[in-house]
Amino acid sequence: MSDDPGTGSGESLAARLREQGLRLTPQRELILRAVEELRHATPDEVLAHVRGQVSSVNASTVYRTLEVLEELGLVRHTHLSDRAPTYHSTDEHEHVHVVCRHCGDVQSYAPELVAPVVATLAADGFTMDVGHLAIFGVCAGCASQSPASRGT
Amino acid sequence: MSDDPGTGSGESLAARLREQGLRLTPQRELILRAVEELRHATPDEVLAHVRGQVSSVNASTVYRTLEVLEELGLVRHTHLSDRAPTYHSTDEHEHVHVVCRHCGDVQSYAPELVAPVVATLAADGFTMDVGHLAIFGVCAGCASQSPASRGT
DNA sequence: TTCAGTGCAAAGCGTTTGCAGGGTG
DNA sequence: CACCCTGCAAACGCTTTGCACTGAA
Repeated sequence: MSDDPGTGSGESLAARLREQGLRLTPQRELILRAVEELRHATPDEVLAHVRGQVSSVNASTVYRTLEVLEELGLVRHTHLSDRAPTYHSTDEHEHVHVVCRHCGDVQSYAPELVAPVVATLAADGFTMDVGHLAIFGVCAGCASQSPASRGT
Repeated sequence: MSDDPGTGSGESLAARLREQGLRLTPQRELILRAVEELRHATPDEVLAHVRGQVSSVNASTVYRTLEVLEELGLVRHTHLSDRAPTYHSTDEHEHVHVVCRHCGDVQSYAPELVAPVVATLAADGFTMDVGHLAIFGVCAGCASQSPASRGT
């Protein structure tokens, strides 16, 4: 994660935006900070987090901004459920998501978990996107218990 | 799974439904057969395939039926794009999906591809759902070319 | 005859888009 | 002062749901 708090991400944000001829706005700063603080957040959760900090931020702004931030490489998204995607900051170390289908618990694993897979696919010329990966299954705690359903 | 073609899935369908106190209908037969024939199909594609075979099958019936068939273990689904999920028959051997983000090409790999991952997670008590896994990245062909975007 | 299953239509959720006004650079 | 960005509202794609009728067992 960031080792320079506060202005850290703000500065890289401004710089990266400028490179592309894009503009720095309060909304963009807030949305980036929200993603960093929430760790794994859906667009809706980002919106909720940002609202109240600045009077009225619109949902479409959140969607458009997350898209921009992802293009800039500042955030990434994965699909941890059937519904909305979740975004996380790239300040964090790249990680693989392991999701329990029963309790919904999400564990992060180091990329080494899938290193053999990366290697095998690389031999076929395929470049695997590790950060986007979501592995589903049933966690230890739920394995013993009764069936239930969460997102997939 | 099945080594008897033709009526095979029909019979197992009837049997499995009966076990649960459910009923066999023409729609359910057709939808199961559509999933088998299309190999990887979205609900919409299943609907299109089924229509014309029987006068008017409704979209909600397709959704409800796919849900039932999945509970019975006759079909499975994965997320090969940001949009609709794709369903496939469990008659096929279990496989892992590897998707190119640029050209959208989908390759199937044997489960052994992720065997090390399964083992590592199993050590943590986590039972991985291999058939649901979708791995994203860039294929050999697209790696050399210019950027573009497909589903994620 | 019973009750699961179906079609239909409306609603729901998450997301995208067109447009006009506003604010950054 | 040009043009990117925003808010607003409508539209959109996919899926779910309520309800009355139909048909499998």
